[in-house]
Amino acid sequence: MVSDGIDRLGFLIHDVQRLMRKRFEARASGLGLSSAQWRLLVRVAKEAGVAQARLAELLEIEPISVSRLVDRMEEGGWIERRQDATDRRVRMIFPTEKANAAYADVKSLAGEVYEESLTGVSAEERRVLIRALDTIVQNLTDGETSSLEKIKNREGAAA
Amino acid sequence: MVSDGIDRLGFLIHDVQRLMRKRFEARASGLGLSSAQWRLLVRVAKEAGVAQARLAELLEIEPISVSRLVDRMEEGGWIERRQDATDRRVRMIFPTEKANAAYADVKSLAGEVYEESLTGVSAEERRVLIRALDTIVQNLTDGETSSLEKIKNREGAAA
DNA sequence: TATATATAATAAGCGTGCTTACTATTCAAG
DNA sequence: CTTGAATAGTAAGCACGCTTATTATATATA
Repeated sequence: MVSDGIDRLGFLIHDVQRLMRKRFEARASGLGLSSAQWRLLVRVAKEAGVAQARLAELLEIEPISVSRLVDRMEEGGWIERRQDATDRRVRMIFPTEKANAAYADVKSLAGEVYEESLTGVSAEERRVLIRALDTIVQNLTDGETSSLEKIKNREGAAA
Repeated sequence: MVSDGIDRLGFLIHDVQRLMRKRFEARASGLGLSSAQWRLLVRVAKEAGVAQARLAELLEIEPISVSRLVDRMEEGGWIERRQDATDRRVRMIFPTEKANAAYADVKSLAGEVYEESLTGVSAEERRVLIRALDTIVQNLTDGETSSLEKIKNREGAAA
C-alpha cells in the first residue's frame, strides 16, 4: 500500500481540532463562553488566584494572549483580577460565582462532545489514540531540535 | 479505572494541532508560507484554475476566509486570480511558478514533521490513530445533530 | 421581458493567537 | 543605596478564522 494515511496526519488533526471546537462552541453557546475561554476557566476554577504568567504557562500561550483573553472574560463577568499584596506586578485571577456555576456544565458538555466524537471507536482503539496523541505532544514539545532520540515516557499531565 | 485520558481528548487534540502547526511553520518559515497558506497551496497545485468557492468547500472554511487568504497569497506572489470567461462572477486561482517550485519542498517538509511527531509510535498504532481520527471527522462532520447512529465508512478523501 | 432567487466574491468588524516593544516593579550586584 | 537585569503585565499591529451584510452576475419563473 502506498499510504496508510500518514501523509494526511496534519490535515486530519487540523480538521478534528476545528470540528471539535465548533461542536463544543455550538453546545456551549448558551453559556456565552468560547472554547479559549472555557479552557482558561477550567484552569482558574481549579487554581483560584493563579497569576496571569502562570496561566500562560499552563495554557501554553503567550502572556499577551492571556492578557486580552482575561480582559474579555473580566468584561463578561467570568473572572476577577486582584492585586497581589506582596508583588504589585502580579494580577491574581479568581473565578466569579457565575464561573463556578458554569464549570460543571462545561465539563459535562465536553464529555458529551467526546462521546459523540468517539462513536464507533472501541475502548482499545481509544487507548491507542490517546497514547499516540500523548506521544506526539512529547515528541513535539521539548527543544525544537530533531526529536529522533527522545522516546521518553510521559510525565502524566492530567487535564 | 477512572479515566483513560478520554477526558483530555479535547486538550490533547488542541495541543497536537498547535504543536504540529508551530513545528511546520518553524521549518517552512524560510519559504515565507504560513500553514493556512500551504494548505491552500496544496489544493491549488493539484487543481489549477479552481474557483474560490470550490476552495472554500475543499478547505472547509468560509468563502470570505478564502478571499482574504487569497489576497495575501496574491500579494506574496504565490497565486494569481483570473476571470472565468463564461461566468464573470468567478475568480479562477492559479499557482505561480514560485508556488509550483515550493510545492515539493512543502510536501517533504510535511513528511519530516509527521515522522518526528510519530517517533515511537508503531505501524499498527499509526493505523489505529489514523482510523480513529477519520472516524472522529465523520462523526462530527455531517449534520450538527446527534451522531450516535452514523458509523459510516469513510469516503476516502485522500489528501 | 421583467422580476425574483441563487451564487461568487468581498467588506466590515470581532475573537484568539502571534511578535515586538513598552512600563512598572522586583531582585541581584556593586 | 544605586545601578542593572529579570519578571509581570500591557499596547500595537498582524494572520486567520468567524458572522453578517453588500455588490455583481446568473438563472429561473411569472
